[in-house]
Amino acid sequence: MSAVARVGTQGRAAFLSEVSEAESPVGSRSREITCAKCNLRETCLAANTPLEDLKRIERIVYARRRIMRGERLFSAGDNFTSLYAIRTGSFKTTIVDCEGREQVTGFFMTGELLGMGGLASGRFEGTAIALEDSDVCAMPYALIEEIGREVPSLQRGLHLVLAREIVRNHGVMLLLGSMSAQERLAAFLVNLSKRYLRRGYSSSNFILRMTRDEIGSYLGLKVETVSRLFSRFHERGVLEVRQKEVRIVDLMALGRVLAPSSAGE
Amino acid sequence: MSAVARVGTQGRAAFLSEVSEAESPVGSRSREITCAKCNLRETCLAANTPLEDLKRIERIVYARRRIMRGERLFSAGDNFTSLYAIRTGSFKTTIVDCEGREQVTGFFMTGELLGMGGLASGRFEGTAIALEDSDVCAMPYALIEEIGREVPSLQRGLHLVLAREIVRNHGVMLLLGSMSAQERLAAFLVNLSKRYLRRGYSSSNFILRMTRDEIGSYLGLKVETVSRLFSRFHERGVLEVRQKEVRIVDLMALGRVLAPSSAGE
DNA sequence: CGCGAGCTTGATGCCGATCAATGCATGTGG
DNA sequence: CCACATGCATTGATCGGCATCAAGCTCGCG
Repeated sequence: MSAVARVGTQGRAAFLSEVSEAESPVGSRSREITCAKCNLRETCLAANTPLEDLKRIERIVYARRRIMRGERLFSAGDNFTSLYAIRTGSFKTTIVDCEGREQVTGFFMTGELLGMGGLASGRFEGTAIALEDSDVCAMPYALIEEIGREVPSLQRGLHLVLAREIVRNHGVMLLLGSMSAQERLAAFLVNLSKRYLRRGYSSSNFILRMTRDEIGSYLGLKVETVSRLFSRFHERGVLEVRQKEVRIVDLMALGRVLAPSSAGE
Repeated sequence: MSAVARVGTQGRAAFLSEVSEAESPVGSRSREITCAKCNLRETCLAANTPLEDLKRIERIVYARRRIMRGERLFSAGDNFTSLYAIRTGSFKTTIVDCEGREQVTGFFMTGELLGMGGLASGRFEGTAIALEDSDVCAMPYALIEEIGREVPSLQRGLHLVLAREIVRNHGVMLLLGSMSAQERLAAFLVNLSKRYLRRGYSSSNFILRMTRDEIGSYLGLKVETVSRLFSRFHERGVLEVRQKEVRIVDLMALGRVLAPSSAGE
């Protein structure tokens, strides 16, 4: 609630518009939001599923869950039973290695899927934590598997989603392995920008749901470095930052940061 | 279906003829190496498939290909039609970003699968290059999908393989994002060691199929750093290195390097 | 109004990159 | 068989980017 409220004060129009109808009493009558009506269908498992098959798919999504900010959707080691689609809100996922090092492996927003790593071993490999009050559709894997046999597009949808996660990971590996700190941050912001755009929000004006620390963890940098980079981008007139609110003034310039040739300035 | 056609016309005669001889040590007549007899079944798509279903699965693997060292199995942008299972040999996969930076995203050995990223967009997202003369089974995705509908264990096998790749990627992200250079190299060697062990080879004594440069690219380090680290490990009596030949003298110590507490020495 | 979590900014140091040179294997042609 | 070239690996010297340490600062909240 609090998060939604906060968003509301700062950016109702922008953030809630497309969701507002489907969800107005967010989650109150979850039963009524069918896949057929869901505006996220394109990015979700149901992508490209003909209308006549949607009914069968809806059997999968029988459970909705509301996760409050800071709470966990699942934890590393939990039994894997379902994938989760984000209907509203956003999450981070983290993993810890044997030495206790923790790292953010991704930030996820509306329409994106969580929990795919759990498929590998039957237990979740990481932890998903809500960055704001969020709701998700739980989709039991057993049902996806079963219904997927009858509905090929669902099958493909799952493959697509898994493969996209792999491609995304490779992008992050590239980022972590061969980009400088400022290139990483620029890439991160450009990526966020694109994802907001695709969802119909402003691509230049958005709110960072995560802390600087979390951004740093994701990008393999320390908080101080992230903070300094924000300042530097600001000085250069590329960005305006006020707390969590970001305004990309010069998207082209931000993109250019990614080119190694810009090292000179 | 275009996939099937292409593989068929281009492939059958050419591929199989050269394979048959080359394979003599493993299984003299390539035709005869069925999934049922394949010693890689456990790690492959066919994992956990009951014997009576194996025949159907074998329809998938009708094309074998031999790739000579340095040659490409597929290139970024190529049309995706098949996944590839490595029967013998090893590969590296690389991606390049828009600025031309190239990075190794993985090293793959016997029994492991390649090309999964291509599922996301219908085109391969990266390039796979043989590190030694290798052969692979080509498995057309269209067939996997079709037969998967009848054979649940195949379906699961695919999901498993995709999910494992995701988990592996997360591990690499952790490595790149929060480990020191020497921790990365140690982790890399320990990982190789385990994989050789699982395949029945010596876990302490093996040959690096890749150059220092490629290791560096994978680990986000420069050649010089990799080389220096090898030397350092050698000085400490943890490793013996002669060119590409590695002998892990003290696996425990190598594991301990991974613990941040060892920073002191 | 004061506390604390999260953010910013500065000073300093270290790890790994970079630059540069040498060594060492493999291969090729005379 | 040697001379030479080429690709890969090692080692040293130096440099720079980011981490680290250390204060302040801002804002939301009790």
